[in-house]
Amino acid sequence: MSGEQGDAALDAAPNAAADGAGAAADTPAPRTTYRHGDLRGALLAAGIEMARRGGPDAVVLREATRQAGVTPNAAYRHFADRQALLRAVSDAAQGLAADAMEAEVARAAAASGVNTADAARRMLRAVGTGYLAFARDEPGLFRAAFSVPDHLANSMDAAKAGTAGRTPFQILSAALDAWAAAGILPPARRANAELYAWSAVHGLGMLVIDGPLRGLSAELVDGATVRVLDMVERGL
Amino acid sequence: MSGEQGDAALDAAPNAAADGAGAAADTPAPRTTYRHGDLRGALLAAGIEMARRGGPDAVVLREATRQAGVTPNAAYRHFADRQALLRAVSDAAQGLAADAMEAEVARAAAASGVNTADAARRMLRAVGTGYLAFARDEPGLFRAAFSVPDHLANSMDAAKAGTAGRTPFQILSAALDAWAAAGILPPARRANAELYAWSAVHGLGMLVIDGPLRGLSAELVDGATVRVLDMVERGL
DNA sequence: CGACGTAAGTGTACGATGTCAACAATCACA
DNA sequence: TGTGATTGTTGACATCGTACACTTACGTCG
Repeated sequence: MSGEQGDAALDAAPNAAADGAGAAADTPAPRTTYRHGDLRGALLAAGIEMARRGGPDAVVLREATRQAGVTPNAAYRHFADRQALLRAVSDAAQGLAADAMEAEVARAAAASGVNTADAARRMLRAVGTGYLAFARDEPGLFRAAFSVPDHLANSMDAAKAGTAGRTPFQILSAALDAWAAAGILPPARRANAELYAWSAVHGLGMLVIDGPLRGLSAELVDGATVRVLDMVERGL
Repeated sequence: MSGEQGDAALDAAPNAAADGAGAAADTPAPRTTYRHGDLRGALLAAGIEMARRGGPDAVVLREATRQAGVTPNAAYRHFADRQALLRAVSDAAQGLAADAMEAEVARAAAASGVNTADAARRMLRAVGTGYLAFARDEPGLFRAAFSVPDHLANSMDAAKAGTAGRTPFQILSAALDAWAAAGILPPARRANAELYAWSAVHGLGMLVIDGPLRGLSAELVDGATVRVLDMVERGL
């Protein structure tokens, strides 16, 4: 596949002074001021966009600076190297995953019944469902989110948090705490349960988006999602 | 870290036998004949070696040709492009994963008791254990194995088979068939069970080698492996 | 047995990328 | 007002993937 996308993209659109934090944009926008205003943010935004379509490998430093309307080397004032940019993109992607999960959890909570055990189960399923929904809706970002070597110790880093302030790991942890509180997860099994539940769901996500399970019909994937969640629920 | 498996498939260009210092892959080894003898094989071997340390991104076409002692463009007589080389490396890596799994399965079979249900369970655990052992021993190859988009339909492609002739998917399938035969997996749940078991184990592998679970102590990973397998066993 | 078609390698070249070193424009504060 | 620290810019490499054109020598066949 020689998919060259538009290489052009340098033209006008005099977008005046650097407006703040916004998420802006892929317009090259020749800037008038010497300072960019928020180069770091712009590079990150460009990086996220590139990761969204094309995954981690598509995150190219020079292109990011191009989109930001800046010289390639300007990036080095804000990121040590491409890897650092990618790490930032990865963190942001995890934040977006967290948002997807929170959304699903919120929906589940709304439909919650009185039984705390059922509610806990529903919440955990929602966590998994949200995670996988994100993987399917944003495969590029999902892959980017986990393409950078990381450590468990950073799993609660604020940079990985969604708008609600929780990281994916923390969301999952909370759901498992609810299980424990509801008495449906024996204390002996609570330790590190995050890892096991996470593994199952993460694995399905990976297999579905670039692995051998890719290209399966949506129904099949839906079914697999349910079955994997069943497995977790029974097996935790 | 178990040592290098036989890196068999490599060296042995029928001609190269000229100078001393044997068939190491990284010696430029000035070839005397115009024809290389087995360029494709040499490139593949070099690619595998590069993937072994460094994962898929470390597979660079030019370097492979360098190690094979040919011009960069010579590679294009055997691979359409870098992606094609990577795909070949990926297939080979899956074959090596299959070998690791077969080894574990064989060990489990040796210790097999009379009870077929227990034997079946042991076999499935062995499959998972072997898969994860490969991920841990050869993280680069493991990542390379699944870095190339693929489809379920190819999961039984002979190119992905180990020396025993079975692909990882086929090994897993056989173990699940044994479950069904032993009556410990209700027929209604047999369909696509590969996907669910695979997901759990694959996810753990990914999380452990480049994901957030990386750097955990060996004991912790061992423990997680057992727990994930428990989960699968209970939850399938 | 010698000519020859053709597969397998070579040479050269182009555009792109990540990154370094030196330099210039601007802001921030004394 | 001036002076130092930030932030971008210029220019230059080394490396990569790959296209086009050419050359070499192996295998086949008249």
